[in-house]
Amino acid sequence: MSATANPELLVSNEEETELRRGPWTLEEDSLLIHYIARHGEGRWNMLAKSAGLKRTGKSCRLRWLNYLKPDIKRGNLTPQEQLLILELHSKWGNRWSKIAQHLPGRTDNEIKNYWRTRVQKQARQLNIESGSDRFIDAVRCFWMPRLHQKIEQNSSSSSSNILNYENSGANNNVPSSLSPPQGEFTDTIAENHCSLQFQDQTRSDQLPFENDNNNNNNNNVNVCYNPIIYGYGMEGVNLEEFPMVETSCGGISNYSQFDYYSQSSENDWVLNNMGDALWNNMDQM
DNA sequence: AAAAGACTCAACCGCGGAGAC
DNA sequence: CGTCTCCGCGGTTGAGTCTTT
Repeated sequence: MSATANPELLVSNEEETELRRGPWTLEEDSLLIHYIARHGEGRWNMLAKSAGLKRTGKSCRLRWLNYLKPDIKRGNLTPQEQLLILELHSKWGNRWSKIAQHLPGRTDNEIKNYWRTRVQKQARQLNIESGSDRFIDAVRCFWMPRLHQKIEQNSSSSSSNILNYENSGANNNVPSSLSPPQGEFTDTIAENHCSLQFQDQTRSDQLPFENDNNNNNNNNVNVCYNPIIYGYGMEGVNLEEFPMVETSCGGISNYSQFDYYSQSSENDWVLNNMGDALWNNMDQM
């Protein structure tokens, strides 16, 4: 392959046919749509030639799957979809196509773009390395509960079903390991506060969340829920740098992460920098 | 109103896996 | 086996659009 001076054209010397690049025209779209309507999709290289498109098979496939396919959803991702992306990404990482399989009508490209432009942007603004333990915990403990709250707000006006999972096409394919318990998030968020199990008991009094095992405290943590039930992995956690704590938010965290919290004079833990920032940024998404 | 900067997202690229020969 | 082709995936780019100054 060799590019010509015209960036929109690619010349194949072997076949001496001009291959178009760049944005698709209406005419090309129409050709592709009508060809697939008659012959079906697949065998993309052959399809491109047979349809009379001066495009690579790859380009045709991409155009069809990401843009022309009839069942593609348009518009912003719903909070339910965003939540599902966060959940599935925490499980599978950058397996965009796999994640997309659980969001009907959404493409891997769209999800990838969402992650890069929205999620990673938040990480940058907070000076957190996206994918780091700290970021993962931030997502778990602040972002996801906020999405749950959004979902709750949205559905409360239209339905008594807090999560409305049955009615959400985006969630019809949620793996059972990721499915939320019915009604779990109708509870006040404070009831789902993080608990900690300290390996270094001598330092537990400095930590912001009360150990929940005794279940007899009233230190309400505003926005943590318990995503262990969602099948979060614990992979990639650095166990060496700090004494580890396990949070009911599904993460094993090191001490440094809790620099983000502060304690009020009434022994009532409140969210500090990270929580507020994420909270505010969430509203922009 | 205009310029600059930030953001979005469609499209391209390179790579690796699968299957045919 | 090795080679070739096709396909699909994830990473990246850049033109167009939007927002801010």
